[in-house]
Amino acid sequence: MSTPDTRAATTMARIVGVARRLFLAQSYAEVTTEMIARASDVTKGGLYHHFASKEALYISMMLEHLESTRSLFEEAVVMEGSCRERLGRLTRDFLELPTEERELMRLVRRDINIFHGAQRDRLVRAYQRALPEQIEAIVRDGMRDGQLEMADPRLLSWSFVALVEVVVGEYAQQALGDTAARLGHVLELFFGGAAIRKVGASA
Amino acid sequence: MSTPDTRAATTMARIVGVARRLFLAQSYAEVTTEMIARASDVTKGGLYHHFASKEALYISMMLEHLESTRSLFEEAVVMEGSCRERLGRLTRDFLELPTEERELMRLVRRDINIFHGAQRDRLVRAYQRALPEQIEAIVRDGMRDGQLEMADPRLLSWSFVALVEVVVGEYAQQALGDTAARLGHVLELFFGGAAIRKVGASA
DNA sequence: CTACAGACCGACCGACCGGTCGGTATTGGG
DNA sequence: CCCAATACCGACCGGTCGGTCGGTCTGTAG
Repeated sequence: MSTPDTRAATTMARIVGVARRLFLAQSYAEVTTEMIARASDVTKGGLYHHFASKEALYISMMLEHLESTRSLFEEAVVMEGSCRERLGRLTRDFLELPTEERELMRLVRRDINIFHGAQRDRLVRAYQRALPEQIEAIVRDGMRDGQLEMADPRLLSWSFVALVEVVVGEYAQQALGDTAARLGHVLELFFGGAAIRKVGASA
Repeated sequence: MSTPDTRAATTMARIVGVARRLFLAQSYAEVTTEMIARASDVTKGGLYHHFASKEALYISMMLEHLESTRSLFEEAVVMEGSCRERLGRLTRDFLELPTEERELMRLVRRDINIFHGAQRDRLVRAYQRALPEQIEAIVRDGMRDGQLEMADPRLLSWSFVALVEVVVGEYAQQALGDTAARLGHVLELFFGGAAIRKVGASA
């Protein structure tokens, strides 16, 4: 975040970056501290000089990412515009993220159950702050302003996130094309549903 | 499947049942063969007399479940009725499944990436046959019969599955209520979207 | 130059886990 | 009743992995 110049900070950042790449490629259990250390040009001893445990390293890496993501999505929450425009902005930002950053949001949901206690709670809260709570804020505004049907806002937020997740990944990219097309698909489906309209507008 | 009476079959069924419960409660790596054996009133040696490996036991357990689920959902695929009625039937069947059975569908998606090669492929294919392919068949009919907007049927199927997943779990149960309410929520959202209609019908 | 602190090393530990194997108990057919 | 086949046992093995610890290196303040 800051003080990026001391030797320790440089090494830690290098380790965190390597860990991120490895955790994305393999499961938490499959990635060994030895692998992380070797790929970071340190030894296990050196790694454990900077991080208290494998778990602490993972959490540290993920919290950093979640905070930067939260900060990015916040722009869509504070901006002016309709519910659809703001959700579109947030989703576009998400879809245009580098693959690695985007996949980390999957990762946190995949791995969140392997931690327990306080550390797990920190992860859960950071994730909720980064994504679901911000979407929920926009959804609540949409209901208040008569743009969305009244419903449970949290469930609706989760539904939206679920639809976005579908459109990430190879198959959707091949079937739909670029970001704009995938964004359009999500918004059309979420706001308008999949059923045929009486007189459908083109596109 | 059959021949449920020999001693070996009884023991194997007991082990599979215990394994299912444990794998649902903890991750694949956390559940040890020792735990499964102990809870099944056999020793590790006994367990390995019946199953070639931990992986084989897991796969065997999951394939059995996926086949019975596929068979259940098939009823909605072959039945008469509109796309909405048939998806509703399938979803209702799913929501009314015992919790353990329902959660297994989550489990297979959670764990599918920890296997490799041929065994992984068997799991993937069994899962696809059980759920996405059957939903896709109904969705394709809906498009053919002018009940659904033309779109990529596979993506639409995945979207539907994603929406159903949201409505499973404690929070949705508390927010929406019984099965019928959750079913209605999913169908409304999938077919009609979340946006306000010009003149909305009640409920 | 020296001394000290923090960075880093790498051999090692202890626990665990999947899987094995030689042996014993049980069962059912002849 | 006998015997072979099979169910089952449980101690053990090879290997892995997270984590430790005494020691070495290196940069910097005095």
